[in-house]
Amino acid sequence: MRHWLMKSEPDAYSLDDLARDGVEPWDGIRNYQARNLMRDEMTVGDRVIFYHSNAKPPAAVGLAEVASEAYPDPTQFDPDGKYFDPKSSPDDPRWLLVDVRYVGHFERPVPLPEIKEDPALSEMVLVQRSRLSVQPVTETEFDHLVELAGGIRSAAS
DNA sequence: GCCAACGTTGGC
DNA sequence: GCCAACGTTGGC
Repeated sequence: MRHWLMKSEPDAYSLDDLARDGVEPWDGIRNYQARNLMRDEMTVGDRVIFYHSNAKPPAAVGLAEVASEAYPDPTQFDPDGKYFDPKSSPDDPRWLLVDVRYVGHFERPVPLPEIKEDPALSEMVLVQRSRLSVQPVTETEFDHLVELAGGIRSAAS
């Protein structure tokens, strides 16, 4: 069982949206490192910290979990969609995704500045290398962050 | 809106 | 295979 952090811009898809939808295919990932993590490292049931990027402030806002094995991202085959990849084909798909299921909102979102100043979280990929949108989190970091957040409440706001 | 970091593309 | 140009991410 591993732990992850996945980013989303709340204007595009927020934790509230996931709470409403329940389960959502995490489409549109076009970074090989992120893809490889989803394809090779994720297991159904892995816990995921849901992070709002490009928010004011950016913050870890809740929890989700991996809800499927990796499978081809259908948006890469849609010529009219913004995630279309002309170099990919259904025979040899380039981009994979996993489904993500809502778990809960944090009692208190943890803003990025607070994450950055916490010595226990200084090694997080989020702090060290902020651009990766799907990233591994150690169990220690995960537990610490959930504790900072005061745990989760199950209902969406 | 700016721009640093950094990943990808493509000419050679 | 190198590397310059370019595009994207995402904090500020």
